[in-house]
Amino acid sequence: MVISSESGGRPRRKQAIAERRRAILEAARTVFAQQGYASTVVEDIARQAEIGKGTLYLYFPSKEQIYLAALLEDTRRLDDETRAAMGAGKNWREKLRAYVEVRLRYVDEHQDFVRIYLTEFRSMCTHGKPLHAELYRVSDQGEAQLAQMFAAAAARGEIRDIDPELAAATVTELTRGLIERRLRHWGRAVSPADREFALDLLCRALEK
Amino acid sequence: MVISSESGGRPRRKQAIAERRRAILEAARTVFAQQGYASTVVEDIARQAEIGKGTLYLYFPSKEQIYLAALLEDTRRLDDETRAAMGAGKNWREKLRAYVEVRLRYVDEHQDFVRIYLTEFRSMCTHGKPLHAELYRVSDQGEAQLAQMFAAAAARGEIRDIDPELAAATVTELTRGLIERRLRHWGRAVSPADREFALDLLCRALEK
Amino acid sequence: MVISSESGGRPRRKQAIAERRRAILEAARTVFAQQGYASTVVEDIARQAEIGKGTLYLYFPSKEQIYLAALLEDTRRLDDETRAAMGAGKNWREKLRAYVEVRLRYVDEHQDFVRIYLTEFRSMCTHGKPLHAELYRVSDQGEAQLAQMFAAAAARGEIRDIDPELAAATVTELTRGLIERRLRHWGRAVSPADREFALDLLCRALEK
Amino acid sequence: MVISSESGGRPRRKQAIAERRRAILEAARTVFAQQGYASTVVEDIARQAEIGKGTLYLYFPSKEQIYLAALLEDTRRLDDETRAAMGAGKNWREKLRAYVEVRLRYVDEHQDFVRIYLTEFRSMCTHGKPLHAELYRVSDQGEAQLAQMFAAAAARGEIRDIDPELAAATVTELTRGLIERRLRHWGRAVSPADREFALDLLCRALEK
DNA sequence: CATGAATGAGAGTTCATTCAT
DNA sequence: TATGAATGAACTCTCATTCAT
Repeated sequence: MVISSESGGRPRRKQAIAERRRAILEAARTVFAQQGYASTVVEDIARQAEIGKGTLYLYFPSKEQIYLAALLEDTRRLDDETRAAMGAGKNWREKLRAYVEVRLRYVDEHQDFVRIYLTEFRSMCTHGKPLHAELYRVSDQGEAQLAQMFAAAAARGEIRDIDPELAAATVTELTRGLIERRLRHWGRAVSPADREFALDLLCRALEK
Repeated sequence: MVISSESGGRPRRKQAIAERRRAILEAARTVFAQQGYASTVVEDIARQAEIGKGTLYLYFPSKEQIYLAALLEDTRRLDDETRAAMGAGKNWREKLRAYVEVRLRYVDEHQDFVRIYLTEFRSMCTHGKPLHAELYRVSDQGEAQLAQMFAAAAARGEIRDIDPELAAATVTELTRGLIERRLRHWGRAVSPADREFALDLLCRALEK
Repeated sequence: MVISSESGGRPRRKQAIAERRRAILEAARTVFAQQGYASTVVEDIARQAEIGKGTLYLYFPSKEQIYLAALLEDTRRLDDETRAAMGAGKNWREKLRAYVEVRLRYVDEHQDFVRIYLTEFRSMCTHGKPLHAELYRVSDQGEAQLAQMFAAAAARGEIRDIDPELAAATVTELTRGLIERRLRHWGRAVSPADREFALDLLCRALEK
Repeated sequence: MVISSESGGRPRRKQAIAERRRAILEAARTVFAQQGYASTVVEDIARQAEIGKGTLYLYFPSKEQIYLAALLEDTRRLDDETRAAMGAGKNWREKLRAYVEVRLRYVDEHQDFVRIYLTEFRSMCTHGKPLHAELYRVSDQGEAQLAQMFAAAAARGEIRDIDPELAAATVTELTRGLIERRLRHWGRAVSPADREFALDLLCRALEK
C-alpha cells in the first residue's frame, strides 16, 4: 500500500513520536522501580529502551522530567480507571469497594509504577521539590472523589455524619497499606482476606 | 604519666566514643531530614556536627551507614517509648490509644527522624539495599506488640474475633496516615480531631 | 526522460549548487558573527539557511569547513575590492586612502564577516589548526599590495626610503585598529576623525 | 627548626594555597595558549599542573574562571610593569619607548599569556560574555596612561595638538601589531628593526 | 537530492572516600 | 586522634555527524 503519503504522513509521525515516548516511559518505569531514582543512570534507561542515550534527550529534557512524566502518565491512568469503576458502583458500599479493588488490581498490572509512586515520589514531595503541579492535582483526585461520595452519602443519611475528607483520607491510607503489604510479600496470596478485612472495617465504622 | 586503670580508662573512652557517635547521628538526622539522602553531602553533616569531614569516617564507615545508624537509634527509642506506654495501658482501648499517642508525640519531638523514616527509608527498603536486618526487626516490633495485644484481647473475648496481625497492620497504617497528614499540613491544628476519628473508627470496628 | 545535454545540463546544476553554497555561507556568517564559533550549533546555521541539517553536509564536510569557506569567500571579495580601489588611485596617497576606505566601508556592509574575522579567525590561526593555506594567502594579499606600492613609491623617491613591508604591516594594523574601534563603539560617529587621524599620521611619517 | 608551629601555621597554609593557585594558573596558561579555550579540556590543565581533576575545583569554580583568573593575573602584572617603566621615563619620548619595550619584553617572557590575550580573550569580548569587569578595567589601563601622558605633553606644547585618546589608541594598536608579528614569526629577530620603525613613525607623526 | 531522528563520544562538574600531616 | 586537601570515578547533558527514508 502506497496510499496516504501526504495526508497520512504527519499524523503517522506524531503517532510514532507518541509511541516512542511511551516506550521510553515504560523503560524508565522498569529501571526506576528496580533501582530507585538516584541510583538510576540515564544510560540504563536508554539501554532498557534500546535506544541511544542522546535519543532520550530528544523526547525529554532531563532525567527528572522523564521521571515525572512516567509518574504522571500512570497516575492519570489510575485516576481514570478509578473514576470509571466508582461511577459504576450503585451505592457507597459498591463505590468504596470499587475504589479499593481498582487500586489493588493496578498494583498487579503496574507493579513498577506503584513501587515508584509509593517510595520515590513521596520522598521527592517531602523535600521541597516543586514538581509538576499537575502531578499533585491528579494524584489527589482519587481522594477527592471519595470525599464527595462520602459527603453525598452522609447527606442522604446513608452513613454516619462524619467528616467526609477524614473518611476519604482514611480509605486512602488503608488502601495504601494493602498495596504495600502486597508489594512486600509478593506472591503470598493473603490479599483477598486483607482486602475484605479493610472493607469490613470501614463499613462497620461508617454505617449508621 | 598516670597509667589509666584498665577497668576505669577504657569505659571512659568507650563512653566518649559513644557520645561522639550520638552527636554525629543527631547532626545527620537534622541534615538528612532537611535535604533528603541524595542531596545531603557528607560535609554538611560534618559541619553540622562541628567536626572535620575525615573524623566522620573514624566513627562510621560510609554515608549510608550513618544514615542507617541514625534511623536505627531513633527507631529503637520510639519502640522503647511505645512499649512503655502500652505497658501502662490497662485495657486494649487504653493500649491502643497509647500506641497512637506515643507515635504522634514522637512526630512533634523528632520531626526530623520521622520525615526521614517516612520517605527516604522506605525508598531504600524497596530497592534492593539489604540494610541492617536489625533495623527491620526493630521497625516491625511495634506492630508485633499490637498484634499480641489484639490476640490477647480476642482470647479474652474483649473484641471481635479478628486476625490480630491484620488488625495490627491496620493500626500501623492509620497511625502512619495521621503522621503524614500532620507532617504535611504542619500547624493546622486539626490533628486531635484526626486522631479521635481514627481511634473511634478502630474501636467501632473492633469491639463486639 | 529527456537526456540533458552534457554541455547545458551540467553547468546549470553546477550553478545551482554554487548558489546553494553561497546561501549557506551567508547564513553561516550571520550566525557565527552573532554567537561565535564555539557557541554556534550546526542546526542554527541550517535553520538560518532554511534547509535541513543533513543538507548542510551535502555541501560541506564539517562545521569547521563551513566556517573557513565563509571566511575565504569574504576575504576574496574584500581583496578584490581593495585591488580595484587601489588601482584607481593615482598616487601613493590616493592608493593608501583607497585601501583604508575600502576596508572601513566593508565593515559597514559586512559587519558579520569582519566580526568573525577579527576575533574567531585569529584565535583559530594561533592554535595549531592548519586551515586553508588559501585563506592565509588571500588574507595577506592586501598587505602585499601595499608593500609593492610603497616599494614603487620609494623607488620613485616619492616617500622616504623605508622598508616597504614594515610600512605595509603598519598600515594594516592601523586599519585594523580603526575597524575594531568602529566595531566596538558602534554608532559613535567619530570614525571619520579616526580615519583622518590615522591617514594623516601615516602621511606625515612616510613623506619626505 | 621547629619554631613557629601555631603562629606560623596559618600563614604558611595561606601561602601554600596561593602557591597552588599560581601553579594551576601557570599550567592553565600553558594549555590554553597551546590549544585555545574551547579545545582545552579541564583534565589537560589538571595533568599539566600534576594534580587531580577534582583538585582544580577546590581552587576555582569553573573552567571559565580559571581562564579569567589566568588572564587577570598576567594583565595586572603587565600593567604594573608598564606603569613602573613609564614612570621612569623623563619625557614623552622616553615614556613612549618604555611602554612599547615593556610590552615587547613581556611577550618574550610570557608568550603563553600574550597568545591567549590576543586571540581568545578578544574573541570572548566580542561575543556578549560579561567577564570580569575587573579584567576590562585593568586591560584598558595601559592605554589610559598613554592618553594622560599625551594630554600632558600636548598641554606643555611638546607635541602637536592631537586627540590624546586617539594617539593612545594608535600606540596600542601599533604595539599589538609588533607583538603579533613577533608571535607569528618566532625567532626571526627582526623585532628591533620593527620596533624602531614603529617608534620612529610615532615620533615623526606626533612631534611639532 | 533532502531530511531530521538517532547516535555516542566526550564535555564540565560533583562528591564519597582516603591519607599525609 | 582529628583533619581537610586531594582524588578520580561517575554523573548528566550536548552536539557534530550519519543514514534510513
